[in-house]
Amino acid sequence: MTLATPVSKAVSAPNASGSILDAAIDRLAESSPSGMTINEICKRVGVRPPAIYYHFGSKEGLVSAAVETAGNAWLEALRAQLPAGGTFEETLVAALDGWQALIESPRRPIKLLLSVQLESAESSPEIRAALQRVYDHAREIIRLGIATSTGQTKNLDGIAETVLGLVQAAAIHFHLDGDRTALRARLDELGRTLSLLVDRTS
Amino acid sequence: MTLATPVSKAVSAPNASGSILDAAIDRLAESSPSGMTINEICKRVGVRPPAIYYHFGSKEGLVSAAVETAGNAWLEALRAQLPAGGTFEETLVAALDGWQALIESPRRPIKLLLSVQLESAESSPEIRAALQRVYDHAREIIRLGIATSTGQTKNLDGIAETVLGLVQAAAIHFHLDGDRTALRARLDELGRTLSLLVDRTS
DNA sequence: ATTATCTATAGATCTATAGATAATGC
DNA sequence: ATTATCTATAGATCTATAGATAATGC
Repeated sequence: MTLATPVSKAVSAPNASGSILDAAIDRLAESSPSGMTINEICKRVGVRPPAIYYHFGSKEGLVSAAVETAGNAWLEALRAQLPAGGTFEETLVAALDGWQALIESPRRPIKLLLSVQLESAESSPEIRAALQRVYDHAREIIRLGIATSTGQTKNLDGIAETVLGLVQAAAIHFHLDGDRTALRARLDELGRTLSLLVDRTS
Repeated sequence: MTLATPVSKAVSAPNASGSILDAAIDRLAESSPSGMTINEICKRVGVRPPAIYYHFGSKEGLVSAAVETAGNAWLEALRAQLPAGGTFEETLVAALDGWQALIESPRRPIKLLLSVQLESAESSPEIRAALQRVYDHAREIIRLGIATSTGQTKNLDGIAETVLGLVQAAAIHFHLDGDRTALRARLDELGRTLSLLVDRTS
C-alpha cells in the first residue's frame, strides 16, 4: 500500500512564508480568526506546523501579519484608483469601479478586515491597533480624493466616514448574497448619496 | 479534599433551554460562530453538552436559533422605536436614539448578525435564509418609517439600504473602539445624511 | 553557524452520542 | 411513557514545541 509520499526536508521551498501568508489571508476572508486553523493552512500550503511557527511565532502572529499585508494592499489599491486631478464626476466613477473590483476580487480585503474586527475583543492590542491604523489611512485617502476633486473643505470627516461605512456595508451584503447586480446598485446608490453630500463650491 | 459538587440530575432546571440560548447569543455577539463553543456555553450555564444537543440538535442548530431570536428581538425594537404619526424630525430623533441604545446594549444584536453573516459561507442555507429574512424586514421597517413620516415615495429602497448600511457600520466601529462619543457622532452624521436624502413633498 | 524545514508528540479542547437516571404526566 | 438531564467517553482536531536534519553561507 502507498504511504504518504515522504516530504522533502528543508529543501528551501520557494517562499513558503509568502504562501503561508496567502493561505492565511484566504482563510480569514472566507471565515474569521477562530475559523482559520493552522492545520487547514498546512494542508493548503503543503507544510507542517513548525514552519508556520518558525515564521510567525503564533497563530495570533500570523493573523497580525495577514491584517498588515491585506490592509496595506487595500490602502494601495485605494490610492491607486484616485486619478490625480480629475473632476468630481471622473473621480467618482473611478472610485465606484475600484470599490466594485475590490469587493469582487477573490482576496476580499475589506471582508477580511471586518472579520478580524468583529473578533477584535479576543485579539491582541497589536491587531486592534493595526485595524485602527488601516481605517484611519483609508479615511484620509477618501478625504483627500473628495477634497482634491471638489475643493470641498466642509465636513470632510463626516463624509469620509459615511463613504467608508457604505463601502463596508456593500462588501458585507455581497458576501451574503453574492449578487453582482445588487452590489453595483448599492455602489451606484453610494455614488448618488456622495454627490448629494459634497457641496461643490469650486 | 473537595471534589466537584455533584450536579443534581434532571432536576427540571428552570428554563435551561432559554439560558443556553442566552449564553449562545452572548458568545456570538462577543465572537463568531467558530469562536462560540459548546464547552464554553456549558461552563457559563452550568449544564453538560447533552442538554444542548437535546434542545438544539447540533451546534449549527443552536446558532440558527440564536439568529432567529436575536434577529426577531432586533426587528421588534426597530418597530417599537417608530413613534406612529410623528413628523420626520421627531421620527429621526427617536430612530437615532433607538439605534444608539441598540448598539450600546450588551446583547449587541446587530453585531451578532454581522458576525454570523461574515461566516455565512460556512453556514447552513437555513441560517443564510434567516439572515436575509431579518434584513429584508429591517429594510421594510425603515422604508415604512420614512414613508409615513415624510410622505416620500421616491427611491425608498435606496435610502433604506443606505440607512441600514450606516447603522451596521456604526455598530462595527463601536465594537472596535468602544467610543460612545464617536458612536453618537456617527449616528448624528447618519441623521444629517438621511435628512439630505429624503425629499419632503408633503 | 544559521536558516528553514521535518518527524513526532504533548496536552488541551472540540463536537457529538450511548446509555443511565430522575422527575413528571397519564 | 415522556421529558430533561447526567456520566462517561469516542474520536477528531487544535495550538504549540522538542529535537533531528538538511541546505546554505562564512
